Order: sequence, then structure tokens, then C-alpha cells
Amino acid sequence: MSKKTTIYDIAKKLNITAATVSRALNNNPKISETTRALVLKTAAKMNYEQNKLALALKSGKSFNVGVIVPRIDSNFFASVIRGIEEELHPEGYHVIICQTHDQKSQELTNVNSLLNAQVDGILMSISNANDPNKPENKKDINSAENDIFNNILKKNVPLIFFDRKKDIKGVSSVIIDDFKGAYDATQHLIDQGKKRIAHLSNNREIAIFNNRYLGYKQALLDNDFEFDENLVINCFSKVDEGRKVAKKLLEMKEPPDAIFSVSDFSALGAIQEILEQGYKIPEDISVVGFSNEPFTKFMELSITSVDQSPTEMGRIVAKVFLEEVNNDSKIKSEKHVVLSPELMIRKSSLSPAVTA
Amino acid sequence: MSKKTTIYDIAKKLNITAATVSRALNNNPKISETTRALVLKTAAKMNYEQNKLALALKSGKSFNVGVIVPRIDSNFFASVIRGIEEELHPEGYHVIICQTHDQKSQELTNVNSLLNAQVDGILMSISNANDPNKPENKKDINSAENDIFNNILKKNVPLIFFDRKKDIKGVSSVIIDDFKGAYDATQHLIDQGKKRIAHLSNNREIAIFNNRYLGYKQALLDNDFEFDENLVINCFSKVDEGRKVAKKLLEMKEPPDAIFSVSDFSALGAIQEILEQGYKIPEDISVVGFSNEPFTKFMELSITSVDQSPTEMGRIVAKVFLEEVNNDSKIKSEKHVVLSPELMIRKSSLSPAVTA
DNA sequence: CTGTTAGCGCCTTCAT
DNA sequence: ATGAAGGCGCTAACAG
Repeated sequence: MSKKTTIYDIAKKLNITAATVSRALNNNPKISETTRALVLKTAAKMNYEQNKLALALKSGKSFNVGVIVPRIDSNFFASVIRGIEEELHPEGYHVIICQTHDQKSQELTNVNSLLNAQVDGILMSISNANDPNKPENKKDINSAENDIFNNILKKNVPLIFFDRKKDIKGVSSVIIDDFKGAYDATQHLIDQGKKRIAHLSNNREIAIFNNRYLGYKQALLDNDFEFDENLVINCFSKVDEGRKVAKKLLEMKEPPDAIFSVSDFSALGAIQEILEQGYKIPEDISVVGFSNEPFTKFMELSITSVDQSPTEMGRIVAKVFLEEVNNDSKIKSEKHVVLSPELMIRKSSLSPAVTA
Repeated sequence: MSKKTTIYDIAKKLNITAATVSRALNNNPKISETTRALVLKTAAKMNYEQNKLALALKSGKSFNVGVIVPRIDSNFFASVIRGIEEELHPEGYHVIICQTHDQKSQELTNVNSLLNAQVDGILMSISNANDPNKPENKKDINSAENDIFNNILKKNVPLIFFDRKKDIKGVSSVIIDDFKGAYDATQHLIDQGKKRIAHLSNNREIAIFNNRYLGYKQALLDNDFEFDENLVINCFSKVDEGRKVAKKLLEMKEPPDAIFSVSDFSALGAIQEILEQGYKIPEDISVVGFSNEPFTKFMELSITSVDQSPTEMGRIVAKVFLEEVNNDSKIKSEKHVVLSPELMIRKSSLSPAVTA
């Protein structure tokens, strides 16, 4: 129906020129108070609203930022996005979300389509951080990915990684200290008197999982524990996978008396299997997860987990972006923020003996 | 650094005009194969990428849609958004998300800013569906809200409500059949032999909660149960609130033997309180929640709940939007989709007697 | 088939 | 203090 009213409409009505209207609307000092007031009034009356699209085309700033995540319906990513949105909204930015479903191809198309949409920045958690040291990954997909990242940078669009990063020159990042999170979790189990601590890991080509593995290992070494590679098993972040792996662990000649998992979901699966086989948690076997998923604290047997403060992470990612986008100087500096995770100690690992 | 290359750049290089380049790029039939090939090749070589902003300004279509939700870090909304994104992405649309934190004021500013950004549609779950029959709501905020909705429609921007809707002429909606969900849940409890079923409700000015209340009530009446208003208690969707209310219920002279809650969170709180007081679930008291939050199936004592298929809801919302936006005809028709919820029966309500 | 022209809505020099 | 003109990048109508 009613076409949107433009500055020309209101200019015509007032027998002045669009430029004047523009000035009045933008608090330009070079204009008389009377005409400004008049313009403002009629603008309001005519329901004028600025067309940000035209402004964007003119200024080269769209006030949109793209956020790329593997999926949005996971508490972690949703919370990060929440933080980003809350921090960016007051600054006038809109948040566009894209999902990759952990597929590199999606990642590439998403980046391209965001770039075409002229976003002012791209904040992303990369789909699958292949180890650049592995020669088989170095070519094909990986180089295509690097190309796209460099493409972003060449266009002067700020790019910021969060959680799952990749080391690329000129790219800032916000992550948590996975090493520390794992170290603390393992130390906690040791403090509870556990002697044989297993580790449910995941694809260690992904930095976050590798760092958790290293933190676990270091805690053992620092406590003069022997490190037994047989107690480290990879599994996907699924409940069923956790069950399977737990079953294997319980079949060992010398089963573990504690499990530290990189995922709350596999930790939950392990717990289910352990209880089903008649063991007691935490008396016989303690379990610690990672991510502090909402369900971990809701369980009757609440699960100890490592909190990653995702909303805070999102806030910081947004702040780093704002700094970069507001930094006019030609010299761009990377910024690397490492958040400290917090161990949430709950029933699944709190030995009654120690409690008392 | 490298400024983005435009069609002018490639036109100049080829000594042709920008229009021709545009035609070549858009598969316009009126162009020779040779020049098209040439243009395509040099475009690729120069890393040309279409500026969607300019296109949007020209065509009036931004290929952005705004999604407004109370908050994104809730499994329900995140899943709906997932569905929306997955359905819209292949069609070339980007999804902009806004949060209201259940505040009407935020809702208004979000709508306005999306409109300014020239989105092609707005999909929203309204913050707080005040009962329009309540005279005290009819003025101020409510009318301001209606104004803004009508404003959207006047601009010919498709508006679609999901989950929390409001009856406005010309606005389509996708919701679930809350009445049926509640009815089925209550009937299930009756089938399990329960005689005195309490209901944890919530602000019934919000349609979804009122409909759940009505479904609960109708199931009782259809089974010749007496309806006891004392067994209906309002509480927020929080674990602690559920505990408090459960405590009250257990203090009654004649406590209930089952609870149907409009929220999984308050259901969980109730469960915690009930177990703590030494009652058995489901033998003494059965509990059923609503929403099928992930944790309900993870609990050792898994919680029966009503699934709302949020991802599916998102997909459908997106489809309804696409239909509207692709419908050229002047006659706009509302579309109202009502999804059928599914009761997920779990341990918290499955009486062993019946199981056997 | 291709070039010319104009305009989407806004802002910003440059005049006046 | 205001008007005139140009341009952001693209497409569509109209010529040729």
C-alpha cells in the first residue's frame, strides 16, 4: 500500500531540497533551528523512517555482522549468540546467523554470501579445525578455507574466531583455556582420591579437544601418576557413544575409578552405563564432563562439568569486533582473548568422604 | 586494501558497458555467447562478487528476514530458528535475529529497526500476549503494539507469528495445538489410574498457557472428574518456582496424585521436592511437563513431556513466509497452521502396574 | 545484441 | 543556511 516516505517526499512538501532535509535529520550544525524543527515535525507526521539500505550503499557500512556456527540449537552456541546480540544491538548492529552443520562446504558458501551482503564483520566458530601440520589436510579443503579467510581480510572485513579457532595472521580470537579446564577437572578427581582416571576424548585434530587432552595429561604427570594411553578413548559427543566407551572401559582388567570426558553428552552416557552395571557414582567411579550443559545441574545425580561462560564469550567477541571496526588506523593488530573456565563441582564427582 | 571490484571495473577492462556486464552475469538472453563467456571469465579472474546491497536498494528486496524472539538461548526458540534458517538459506535469505527479553519496548524498537533495515519479512513470537479483553491492557502498550503491527502490514512486509501469536487481521501464524497437548497429557495421567490431578499453570493472559489450562480442564470433565480450582496454581517456568508450588500442594489435606505442568522446568522443581519429601514417582505422584526440553529425556527419572517439534515449526514458519512473499496477487490471505504436539511418555508418569 | 539513460534513497562536497 | 550535483553499485527501459 503506502509506499515508504523518503526525504524527497518531505522536501517537496516543505518546498525545500532533500539535502536540507538530510541535514536536519542528521543534526548537521549548518542549518537553522526553525527549519530543522519544521523538518523533524513533518518527518514524524509523515512516518518517515530512514532507509538503512541506501545509507549502507552510500557509506559502505551495512551495520550487519554475520555469525557462523556449526549449529544454533546447542546451548553453547545459542548462548554465545545471545551474548553477541546483546552487546551489538545497542550499537546499532544486526546479527545474521548462518549454520554450517560442521561442513566445510557450507562454511565457504556462508562466508561468500555474507561478504556479498556486505556485512561489516564475520564472527565464527570454524567447523572443523584440521591440524595444519597434517600434510594430507594441507592441500584441498584446507587451502580453499585459507583462501576464503584471506579473502575476508583482503576486503578489510574484520574476522574473529571464537571457541574453535585457526591460527591465521590478522585474525583475532576469543577462546577458553581448554588446557586449564581439563587440568582443573583432572586435578579435582585426583584430589578426591581417584587413582586411575580415564579420558573420553574426541578428534584431536580439533584444537579444543587436543588441548583438553594435554591438560588432562599434564595434571596426571604433575601428580606423578603414570600416564596410560589405554585410558584415553575417542568418541563423539553423543550419549550413546559415551555408553559404548564406558562399557569398554568397564571390561578392562583394571577398570578406571574416574572418567573425565570432553563432552557432557558422552559423560552422561558413561554415567548411564556405569549405574546400569551396578557401580556407584561417585564412590566407585567419578565422572566429570565439559561444557556445563543445562542438564548437568538438573540431574538427580548432578554432573560435575567445566563451565565455558558462553554468554560472556559472546559479549567479548562482540567487543573485540567493535574495537576493530572502530579502529581507523591502518595498523591492524590481532587480539587474542583466553577466558578462564570454571569447574562446577557436583555430585558425580564429590566423594562423600571428602565432603564430610 | 583491495577495493571490491564492480561491474564498472570489468566493463572498463573489456571496453564494454556496465549494462552488458550485468546482462552477462544475470543470464539475460539478449547477449552473445562470446561476450558472456568473456565477461564471466574476467569477472572470475577479477574476483568479482555482486554487491547485494546495491541490488537490494534497486529492487527493494534485501533478502533478509527478521526473527524476533524473547530469547535465543532456550532450546525451543533456538530450534525454531534452526528450522527457519535451514529452510530460508537455500532460497537465498539471511536470517537476522533479535531478542526482546520479554519486554514490549524491545519488541517495538526491534520491529522498527528491522523495518528500517528493509527486511523482506518479520517472523516473531510475541513477548507477552496480553489478553485484549482485559480493559486495562487495551490502551497504552497494547495499542502501541497494534500500531506497530499495522505499520508492518501497511508497508507490505509479511508478518508471521509463531508459538505466541496475537489475532490480527492479515497476519498468518504457526502454533501448536496447546489445548490438545494438555488434553492428551491429562488423559494419559487418567489412563494411568490417577484420580487427583493438579495443574501448574502460568499467566493465562498468554494464550498458550490458557489453552493448556483449558485442555487440562476439558480432559477432566470428559472423564467425569470433578474440577477442583484449588489444584490449579500459577507459577513461572523456573525450577525453584516448581519446588515452591509442589510444597504447597503436598501440604494440602488431600494432596494430588499427579501433576501436569505447563513447563518442564517447574515440573522438574516439583519432582525434586516430591522426591525429597520421600514420595515415590510415579507410584505416589506422577508428573508430566511441557516442551520436551532436552533434559527431560536425560534424567535418570526421565520426565514425560509434550513435544512441540520446534524445528519443524521453524520450517513451516519459513514456508508460510515464502508463500506470502512469492504471492504476487494483491489479495493477501492469512494462513493459520496448527501443529499437533506429541506426548513423550517416560518414567515420571508410567505406572509400573500399567507397564506390566 | 549492445550502449545510453535513469533511478533506487541517501549523504556530501561545492557553490551560492 | 540552503540549493545543485554527483555517486554508492546495480538493473531495467528505451534506443539503436
